[in-house]
Amino acid sequence: MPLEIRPSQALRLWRQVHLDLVRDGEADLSARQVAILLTVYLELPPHTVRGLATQLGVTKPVITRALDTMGKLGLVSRRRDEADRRNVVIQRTVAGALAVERLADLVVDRAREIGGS
Amino acid sequence: MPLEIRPSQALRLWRQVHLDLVRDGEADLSARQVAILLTVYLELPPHTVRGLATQLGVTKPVITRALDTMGKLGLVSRRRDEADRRNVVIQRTVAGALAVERLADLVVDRAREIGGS
DNA sequence: GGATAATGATACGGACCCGTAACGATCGGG
DNA sequence: CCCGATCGTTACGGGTCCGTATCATTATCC
Repeated sequence: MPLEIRPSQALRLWRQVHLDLVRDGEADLSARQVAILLTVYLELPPHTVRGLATQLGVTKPVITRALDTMGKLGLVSRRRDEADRRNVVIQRTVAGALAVERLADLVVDRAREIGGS
Repeated sequence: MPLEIRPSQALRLWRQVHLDLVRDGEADLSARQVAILLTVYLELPPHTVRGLATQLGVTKPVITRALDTMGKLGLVSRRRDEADRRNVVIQRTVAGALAVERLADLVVDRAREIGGS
């Protein structure tokens, strides 16, 4: 059950959602931060710094810094793994879940408005 | 002829495309830069700094700086409007058109892979 | 127990971006 | 003409991010 979408529709959808994100003053997340956020909220836990770095193909400091920023924004939180205290487990937050939900609704709504061609 | 998509599909699509963008090392454009790029390539010319600032709901320096960066990347170019030399017209480039096309294909391909539910 | 490995965080120099404010260039009306 | 309005750019101080290299902490293996 593939999702059918034409290139011109894809571009209009992409543009409109980004316009909404910019205009709503939503925290201007970079592509990396979006990838991290959605990975944490869509993939099965546990999530570690190392694991995210591997999945994104970036270095660990990139993840650490992104988590710093997103932590300040309340989108994720960190907890030491008591089983192996070297690890840090990235956890979801209520605010983060709401932000993800808003994004989903935004995409769905804008997709609905995208007419044919 | 609306585009039907469920929230969970929207999120998976959004995540997968952002993962691709990060992994491909494509210039890590901010949401604002994406909005500018797609506006220039989808909407009818001419495009001015002021016009883009109004559409995005941001200040003019934001546009100027984004154009500086995207100009270095070759995604857009600037030309003085000879009719009214106060204006600057933002123009498309071959590299920019290719980047937009790649993005469209990326979204289309990933959408096709998004199964039901 | 001591050496080795692995994890996440930090330091550093450099680049980019933000918003506000000021600026030079250009146009247009009186 | 000249003065005000409009255009895009630049200056400023502050913040974030980058990649590389290094760090402290913790686990593992002999």
